[in-house]
Amino acid sequence: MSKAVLIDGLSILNRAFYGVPDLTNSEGLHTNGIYGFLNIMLKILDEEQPNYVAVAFDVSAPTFRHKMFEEYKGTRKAMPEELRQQVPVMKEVLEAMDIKILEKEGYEADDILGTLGRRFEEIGAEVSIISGDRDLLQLATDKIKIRIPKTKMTGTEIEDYYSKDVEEKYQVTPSEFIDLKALMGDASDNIPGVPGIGEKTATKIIVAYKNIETAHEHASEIKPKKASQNLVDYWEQAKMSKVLATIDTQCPVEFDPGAMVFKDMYTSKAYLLFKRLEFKNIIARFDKDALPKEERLSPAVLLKSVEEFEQAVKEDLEGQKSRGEQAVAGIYYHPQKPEGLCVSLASRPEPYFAPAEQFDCQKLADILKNEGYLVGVMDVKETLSWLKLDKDGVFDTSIGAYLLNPLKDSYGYDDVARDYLGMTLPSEKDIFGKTSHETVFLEQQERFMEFVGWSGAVARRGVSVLTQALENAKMDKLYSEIELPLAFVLRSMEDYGIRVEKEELKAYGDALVSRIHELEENIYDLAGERFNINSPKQLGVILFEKMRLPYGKKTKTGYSTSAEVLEKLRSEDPIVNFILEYRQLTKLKSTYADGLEGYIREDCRIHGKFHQTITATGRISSTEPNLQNIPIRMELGRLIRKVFVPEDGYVFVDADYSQIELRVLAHMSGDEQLIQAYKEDQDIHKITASQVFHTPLDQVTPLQRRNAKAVNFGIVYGISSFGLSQDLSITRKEAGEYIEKYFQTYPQVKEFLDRMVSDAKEKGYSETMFGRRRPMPELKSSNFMQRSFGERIAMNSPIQGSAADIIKIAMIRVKERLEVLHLKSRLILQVHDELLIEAKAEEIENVTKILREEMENAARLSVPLEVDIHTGKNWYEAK
DNA sequence: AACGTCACG
DNA sequence: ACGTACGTGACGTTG
Repeated sequence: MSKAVLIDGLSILNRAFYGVPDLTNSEGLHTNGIYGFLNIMLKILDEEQPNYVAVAFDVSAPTFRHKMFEEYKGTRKAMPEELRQQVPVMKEVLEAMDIKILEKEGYEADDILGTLGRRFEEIGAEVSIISGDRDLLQLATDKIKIRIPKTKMTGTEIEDYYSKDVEEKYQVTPSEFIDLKALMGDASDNIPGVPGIGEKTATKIIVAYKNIETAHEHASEIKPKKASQNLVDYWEQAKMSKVLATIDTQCPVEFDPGAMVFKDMYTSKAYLLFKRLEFKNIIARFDKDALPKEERLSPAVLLKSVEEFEQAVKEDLEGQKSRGEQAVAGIYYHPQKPEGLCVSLASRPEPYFAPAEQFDCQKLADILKNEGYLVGVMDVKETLSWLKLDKDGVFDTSIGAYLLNPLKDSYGYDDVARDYLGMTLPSEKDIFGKTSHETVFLEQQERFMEFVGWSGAVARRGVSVLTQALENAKMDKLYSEIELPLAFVLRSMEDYGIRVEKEELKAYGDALVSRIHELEENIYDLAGERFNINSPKQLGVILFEKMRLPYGKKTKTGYSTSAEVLEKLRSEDPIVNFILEYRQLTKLKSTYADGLEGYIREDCRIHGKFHQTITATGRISSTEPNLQNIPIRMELGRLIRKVFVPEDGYVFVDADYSQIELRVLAHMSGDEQLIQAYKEDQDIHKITASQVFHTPLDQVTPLQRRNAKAVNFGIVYGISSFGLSQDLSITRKEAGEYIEKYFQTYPQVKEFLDRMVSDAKEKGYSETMFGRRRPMPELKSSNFMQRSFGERIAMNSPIQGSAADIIKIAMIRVKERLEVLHLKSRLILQVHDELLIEAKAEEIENVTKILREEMENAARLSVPLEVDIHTGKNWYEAK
């Protein structure tokens, strides 16, 4: 017996859209509806294994049934933009999956489903009709099953209705269901029904009389009286409703089962599309060996000799030079364990792979360099760990791709291939899974050669495409003058690392432990039981249920026990103070004392990593460990900085920008008040307080200054009265007044922020002083919250990003000057507005001068850039 | 893997 | 009416 699955496309898409939390791919396309649709469809297809499958859509024009009654057409609720944009993509996906799409001008999806459902039934097939819409229940028979998916917490559950199930649940047969609807109406479908008759009454009437015609004949018998009367008074409307509610099972849609045959959905086209939509779970369903082979890229071939390589390079150069082109090659490396060097040349389809065991890879790379090649490489900073490259001769594809769209979470060769070369390649993870490079190289060399070949080829082909794209976006200078040189600076910072006194760190940790134990005992005593204090869940139960403390906020999963909430409960019970202190100490112990210790290497130094392609704004990030969040605000935490020390004979020189973001704001907005204040080296928070609170400058209280400081921060973050009120524990109204006053004081700041938002809305991205872009898909959202978020980042990103640009410039210049002067001092850390130099004792003065000059002159603003510099024998003292 | 929490700028 | 400040990373718990 054959089986057919027919899907009500828009209805399921709609269900999925509202059932699945918002998802967006890195292009900013909303994908949650499509994702949910696919999950429902795949679940059903897996389960049913049908012979036929098709998806029906409405055509936007008014449908035939509704046309009969002009006044009822076209009043359907507008679709939100986030859903509307998914409809064409959904159809694209279905086409790519080789699933038949059914549309018929003038007919609704219902009619198509009804008609084809009946046809399939007539040829003896079993039919499943999938819809989120109960209207379809009228089609149920003992061969036609209506399936209504429900998105629940536990996953997707499906309610199934054969005709007997309809009768059980609604007390009427499927065909009587039409009459039921004719009486009760359906607002979402523009079916008026009969006023005063709802589901209950309608069911009673239809159970008794089977259809509206008979009911109308016996109208006088019907109770309540209002229903009886209205059935007579609105008889015409009832008849019309019945027509509207009736699904046309005879519509002239072609019945061609051959076109609906269920084939392999996992086509290469579908793979490509899922990659673009970033549906990782669905991609995982593809048979790995059947992944689309990208014919235009060949696997690498083993290099036989250096001579062979030299010969190939010579030929390649002749070719490229004769066309007057810059010679471009692409290389692949492995950052941790170099198993060899892969080189892709323009003149040969197959890249060369030179195993490290047989070849001096550095020598091969030098050949490229000496011949004047521009060498594409995916991640210069990592490559430098074993291959010396010259910044004048390389192009970093991951940095290029990052600048073009900093919102993505990876910039691998597969990402570049997909986004800039229009190719779909399996990712490194697709190929290797959990198997090591080494194992694949030894045991599945063919696969390995594909991988390195693609990597090399994409690195080469990415060079011109990304260069062009960067030029088009006017980010070529940002790339070549800031980002690429910076990669070399970061590399050297990582290589130097920072020295840490292991024993001191251990002692610090031990001191914490004894106090932590004391606190634990106190907490257990007060709570009356032992529990896991680190578990917010358990802690919430103890505090807010057992001890009945008043709870403030709640999170998705329960009570909030955040410091913000506990802070307000300090006076309620002594346990709160103990918990706050416990939290503080365990944080220091686990993340810093224990955490950092694990990173200390043989050389007594921590070599953390700096990442250049992570943040949306252009800042650098730090991991393994994060050296940009070492405690400083609280004294106890700050003490940790004493274990960060320079090498013997060296001292730390630490320089940080004073209020760089506010100065950038002054410059970018051109606000005369603000510029004037900075030119006169005024206390900016105090002056703001004086203006906002109408207080003479010399009478500003510390509290007023603190509040004004919060306002200044708020401005940089993309001010909202709510956010400010939270921060200052004041009402929204008061916060709103502060902001208004602020804008009166600095009117050009207001204009500037408004301009940032409107520009970003128009262009779709924001821009820093140096042309760094941040795309902002959120600004187009119809969701208030998301759009507001978009507006805040439109205000913040240019400021935070410009400050990031400036310190990057300073880093490059500082390092350059240290090198030119052959100083032993070196830049070792960057913390967003701060640089730390491990300086040779004799070089302190020189280093201080260099830091000051290069940082203050990194950019020419209309206000001075001020730098505070301290020296010390550890990081604690140098701040 | 997601969440809550908290460290930094 | 909606319900947040901007940008990160690490840890412990929990499902």
